Amino acid sequence: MSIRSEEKKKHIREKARGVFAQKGFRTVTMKDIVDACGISRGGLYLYYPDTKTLFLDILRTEKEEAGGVIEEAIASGASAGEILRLFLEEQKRELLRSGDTLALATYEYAFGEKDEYLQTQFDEAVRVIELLVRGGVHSGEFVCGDPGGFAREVMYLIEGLKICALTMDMTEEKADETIGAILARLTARPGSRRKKGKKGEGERSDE
Amino acid sequence: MSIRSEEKKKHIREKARGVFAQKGFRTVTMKDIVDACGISRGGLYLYYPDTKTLFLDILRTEKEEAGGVIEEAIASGASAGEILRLFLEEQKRELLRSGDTLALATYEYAFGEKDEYLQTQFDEAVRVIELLVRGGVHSGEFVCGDPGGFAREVMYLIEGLKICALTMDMTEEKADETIGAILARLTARPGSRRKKGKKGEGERSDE
Amino acid sequence: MSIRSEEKKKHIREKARGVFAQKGFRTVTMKDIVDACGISRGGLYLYYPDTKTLFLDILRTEKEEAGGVIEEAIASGASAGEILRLFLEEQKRELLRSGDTLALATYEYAFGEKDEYLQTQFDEAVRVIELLVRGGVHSGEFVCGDPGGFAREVMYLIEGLKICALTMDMTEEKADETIGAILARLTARPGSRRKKGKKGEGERSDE
Amino acid sequence: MSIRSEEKKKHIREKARGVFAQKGFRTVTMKDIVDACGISRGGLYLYYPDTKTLFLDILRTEKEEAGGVIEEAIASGASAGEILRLFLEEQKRELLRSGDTLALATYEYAFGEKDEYLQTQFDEAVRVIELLVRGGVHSGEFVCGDPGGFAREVMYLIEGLKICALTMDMTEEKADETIGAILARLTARPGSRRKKGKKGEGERSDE
DNA sequence: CATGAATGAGAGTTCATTCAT
DNA sequence: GATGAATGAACTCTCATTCAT
Repeated sequence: MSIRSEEKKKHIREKARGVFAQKGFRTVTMKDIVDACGISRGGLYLYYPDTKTLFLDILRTEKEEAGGVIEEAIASGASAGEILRLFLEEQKRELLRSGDTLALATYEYAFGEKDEYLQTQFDEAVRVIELLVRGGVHSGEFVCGDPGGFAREVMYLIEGLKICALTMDMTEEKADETIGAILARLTARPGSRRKKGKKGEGERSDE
Repeated sequence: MSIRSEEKKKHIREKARGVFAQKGFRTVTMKDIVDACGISRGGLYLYYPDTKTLFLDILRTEKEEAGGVIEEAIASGASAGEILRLFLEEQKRELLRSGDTLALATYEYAFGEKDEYLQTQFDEAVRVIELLVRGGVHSGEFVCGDPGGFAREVMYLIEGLKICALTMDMTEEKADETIGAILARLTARPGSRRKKGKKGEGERSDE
Repeated sequence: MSIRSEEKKKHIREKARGVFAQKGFRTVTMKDIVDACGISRGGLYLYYPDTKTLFLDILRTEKEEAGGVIEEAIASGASAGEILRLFLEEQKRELLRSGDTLALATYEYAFGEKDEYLQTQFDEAVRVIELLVRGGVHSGEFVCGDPGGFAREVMYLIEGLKICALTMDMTEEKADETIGAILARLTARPGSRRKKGKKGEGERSDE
Repeated sequence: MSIRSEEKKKHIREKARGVFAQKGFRTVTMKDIVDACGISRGGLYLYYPDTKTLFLDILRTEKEEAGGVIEEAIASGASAGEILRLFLEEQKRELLRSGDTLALATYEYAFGEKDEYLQTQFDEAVRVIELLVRGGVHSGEFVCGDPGGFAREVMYLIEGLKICALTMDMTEEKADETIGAILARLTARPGSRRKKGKKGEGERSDE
């Protein structure tokens, strides 16, 4: 695979990304890709044998190119709490942008092909959150008796928010509220009353 | 539409249900249905013009026929807490059965056709949970400052669990743990520290 | 075939006529007829085995029930010239009404099935015209050296007008002018030069 | 659209022409064309999306490739009368060949799709005839008071002959006679009585 | 490498026609 | 007689995939 052809693959991925973001995975045809890329039918097959392979390659690239934010924060010596906040903020931005995301396509893909991609991503995120929470507990920022369970719960919530964003109405307000509640639980002071981020009534005295 | 034909439609729905449960929504063709039902190509069109209409009719029926559990519990005078536990148990059973469920098909359907079905279902469930929580608070079973926000959070968690069950590994253990944590928050005694139980031992020292 | 069933056939013909008038012949399906008649699919087959048979029966009926005008005129002792004028007037009315006529369906039918219906109709009309012209010549109303050829020419013109009315623009003006010219030729005074005049006035004193 | 593919289109048009000539327009399916051309189902769609587009392209080509006769005659300095005779002769040949013509298909097409094709053709022919008649009058070959009306009448006659040729019996004799009568009227000497000639001889000694 | 014409399988859909009730 | 459910053939159209150039 020469350099030229790696550039061509990149071009294909970039154009195809838009198609997947718009149409999801299942209904995307090789013809859609060909049209979007402005290359020949046969040409596409030289690089990608089917939409599945192409899509996975796009996901791989996406992941490689992204992710920097958290790493930077860690490098800059931010506290665990700050980093977790950043992480959740990032997730929120992502899920609110659902029209321009591969989220839908990724779910559709996962529905059809039971491969491990999503699981891996999920587990990795859980691990990161757990580490951050432990860090926060250690530094006194957070209070949490079961960082592992908590981390998984957080990720389930985020998946729930994502799927709701894709299939129902989702507002920034709702997302903020839910994510705020997550953090609130971590910072609840023993013996004190916790409050969920909603204005006014949002009063919870669950301890 | 005679009685005969209503029976036939029922037969079609039942056979088609299996197809949707197995293949999801997008990839199901009229031919798949025809084959599963053992009827003729044209015959199916007498009852359903396309997979979409058929699928929605299956969902409608499913909903009508289900749902009894909660109603019965209410009728039997169970406490709010018992009913909520039952509801969550039901959700758990549902999501663990994911191979035999229309959940995947429903998501696939929702991905393609932005209709309000999922939203309506979601909102209704939120409303039910909220009522149960309020009932529990009133009777002293539960402690919760923001039943509405809490109910939405619960549903996001459940959606998250569902999507994870469909696309990743999901064990009864994980589901139990997460759902247990939900309930634990409602029954946390004021003044005590809540902890989320660890896997395996399922030990919770929160009361 | 009982009386009841003859009535039913009549009902079918009447409803079906509208369908043929609107859609022509080729594209009319048994289903169209069934829908228009409000009878059952199988029921229609008890009376007519296909659209062709039904259509021919409609034509036959139409012809039987129509035609009175000329006969009445003859009976009332009108002159040959008056009757011919009446006949042409009738043809004109017919062709201008083309949306409500079976003309299109009849042509479509004839295109597909080479039966003799149209030919018979045509020949009969030629014969009638020829007789009228001869009558007119005899009575001194008309001047014509070749009534047979003239009659056929008239019918070709009428067929031409009909087909133009069905496939292009046709105005009463154009039809009048052409039909007027036909009559003008019959009444041309010996020794004068005939010229085709402009619209409407029929008679040309063109020099 | 490369040269290769233009040749292919031509090949399709040629084969399809035979199908339309034989079956008319309405009943021709893409499969008929495919079979006649010896290409694949999908292959045809690369060139023509439906029978309508294909048929119109055939008509267009037909028209482009034809028509030379008149132009040549004009170029060769023939008199208006000679050209008109040629034109009518051409029309006659055309209508007598009706088994091998697109006339039927064209009418069927026009019955279904009210586009302007026929009207345009008709108007153009009228215009040509009118010019020729005027030319003949100017040169003393013809006598005609209303070339425009006359030209339209001629075209109605021709349409009538065409439709009769398609749906009834049409012999060269009948066509000759009618067309002869048209010309006879143009050459009638002032002051003489015109008669339409019978039987075959075409030439009328009616003065 | 790249092209795009060509193929053929397969999905959707409509109807003429039959037949048990 | 009358119904209308059921069948299956036929048509339209779209794509994944191949292959000669």
